[in-house]
Amino acid sequence: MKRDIFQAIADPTRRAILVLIATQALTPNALADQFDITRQAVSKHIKILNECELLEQEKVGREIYYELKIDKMKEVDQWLEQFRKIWENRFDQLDDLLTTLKSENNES
Amino acid sequence: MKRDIFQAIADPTRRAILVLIATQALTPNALADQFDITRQAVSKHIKILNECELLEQEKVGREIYYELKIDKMKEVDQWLEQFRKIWENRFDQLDDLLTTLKSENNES
DNA sequence: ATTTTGTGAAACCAAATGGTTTCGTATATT
DNA sequence: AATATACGAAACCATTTGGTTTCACAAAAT
Repeated sequence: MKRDIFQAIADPTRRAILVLIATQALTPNALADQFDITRQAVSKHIKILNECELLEQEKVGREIYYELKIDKMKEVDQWLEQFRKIWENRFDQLDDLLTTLKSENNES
Repeated sequence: MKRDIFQAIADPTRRAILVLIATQALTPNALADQFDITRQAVSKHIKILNECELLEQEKVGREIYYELKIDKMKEVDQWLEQFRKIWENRFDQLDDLLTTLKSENNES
């Protein structure tokens, strides 16, 4: 099963996990406390996120702290770039139109 | 089945469709030509994209032209914003560190 | 030394997913 | 009028998904 970051963020629970571990490392148990699913289900989500290279982990005794590899999120940002170009371009065009209308109005 | 834009972009074929119709409206048949799947399969993807309110359609005779509702893509951008804040902040911190090191070097 | 705790992995399951083939129907073409 | 084309929808199917329960094992706590 080859998974990518877009599949990783498709699931709402995984998106929530990513937000939680974006600023602080957390253990699977700590994460499971935040949801209405078993610790094992969270573990499976972690496994998927790990396969997508979205996580860094640090083992402390018998606990494992997972934190977001935030740079990986930039891949989504990069994919969005092509659409951002379009909507920014359209905004500029709208801006131009409004400017034109305004100046035409001033001249009348 | 409640679907959202993150599920919509999880599938690689759907992502390709979104790119294709970002700048020009296309019919299901025209889209199907671009992939190795049946027109009906494309139709199902279109249905999903439509449910996520990602499409505008215009009927011309017996053809239906689909185009991307680009503003909807901003939802992904907005979700990314929280992570962007973090990585920009970390970049600033790195920048500060480098500046500090440089000035310390000049003073020695 | 025994028990408790934190974890990953496996076996299992119902539901969702992404594809196909088949069909009905509206619109163009001949 | 008959045929061809464009489309959506339904029935069907294998695979994937997201969850569960159960298990094995290492590390703490008692």
